[in-house]
Amino acid sequence: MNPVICHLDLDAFFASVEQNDNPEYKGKPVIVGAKPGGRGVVSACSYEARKYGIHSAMPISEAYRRCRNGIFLPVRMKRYIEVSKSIMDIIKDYSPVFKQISIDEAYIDLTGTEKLLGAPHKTAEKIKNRVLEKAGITISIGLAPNYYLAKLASEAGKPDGLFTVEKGHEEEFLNTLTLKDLWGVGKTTITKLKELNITDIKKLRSFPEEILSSMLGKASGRFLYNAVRGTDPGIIHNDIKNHSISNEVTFSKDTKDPENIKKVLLGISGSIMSKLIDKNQKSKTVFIKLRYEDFSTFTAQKTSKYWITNSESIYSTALELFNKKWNGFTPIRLIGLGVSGVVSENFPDQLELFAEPDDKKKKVEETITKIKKKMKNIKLTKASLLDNE
DNA sequence: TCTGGGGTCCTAGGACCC
DNA sequence: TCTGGGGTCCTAGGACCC
Repeated sequence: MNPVICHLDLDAFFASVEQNDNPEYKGKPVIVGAKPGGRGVVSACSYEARKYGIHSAMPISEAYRRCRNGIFLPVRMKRYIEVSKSIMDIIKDYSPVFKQISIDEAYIDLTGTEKLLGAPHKTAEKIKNRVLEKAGITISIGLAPNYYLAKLASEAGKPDGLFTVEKGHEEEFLNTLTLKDLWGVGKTTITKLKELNITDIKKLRSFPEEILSSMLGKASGRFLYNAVRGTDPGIIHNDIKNHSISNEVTFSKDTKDPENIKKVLLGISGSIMSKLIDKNQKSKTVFIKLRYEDFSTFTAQKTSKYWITNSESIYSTALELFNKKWNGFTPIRLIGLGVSGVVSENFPDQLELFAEPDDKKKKVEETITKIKKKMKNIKLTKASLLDNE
């Protein structure tokens, strides 16, 4: 039985939701993202906005320069999650093998569903119609013999597309793409490939894996070698090795004020701990991220012998790392803080045989989280976060 | 053009252990 | 004295994706 993988990708998702919720925006350049005038970027934009050369991740200032009459809207993540859920519920109906990749993307495996549902492209059409009816949003679908090609296929058909890569025609399809179209190939890789005189997919295919690996590293070499042959390089893994939870903040103006920075770190410490407790997860590693005015970025991390049990210990480790990294006078653009190596609360560990010193503090955190959950509109926070707010 | 925020995975070097 | 080999953990940085 030939495998049929289906990749589904919602078109210009955030912008489409806005256009659907506000019909007066239909047919107009809608740009969802940071406030024009600020330091943010475009999160998503409608196809009408793309005509101006606007795309996601573009600095919002540049987007504004290109399209003064654009409709600039803030990100309403809660609403997008809501719409996304209702659409994913439709998609799930068509296969027991469902994998959501992000807020606007999912895979289903349609292998062997022909008898029950009809031909895969018929199923895809049904999904497209139902999503349009229920959510007013167009979706692009790619059908292919594997996950990697299905993703490229949905991209090839955008917007409102339905594109199939037949078994046996993998390389033929890939030859119609550019190197940049390959998932996993970015700016740096393009530059490195150029040094080998590789500027298209056919040429890339003519290189042995060893040469690519020596140029790009073992994993990247193997990845590309497989990708250009239409062999799935394995983009979908079921087990995530190193889960992390983090928050970061770009200041509206670069800052040298340690109090300013400490306040942000303290705030993030609390929200990270709440998330850990909420999700019943734990971690031993705290990391910080610093970005200076020239955009140079540094990270530092520390792994403790014990599981983190309270936000104070996240905060004190963050401060320690921050003091180690920062010279005290270079203005800071961004500060980030998080925990990595996150595992489930019941993840076994020998050290747990011993009593951990911070248990009491953890109880306090858990209580705060519970109260927050019950009383959503009550602001409960630490006294030190309240000044100047 | 002047660059968000939340992630994952890879690499390379050093420490440490057997 | 002039030097192993493998495994694992930790750290910092980098590439890429949505």
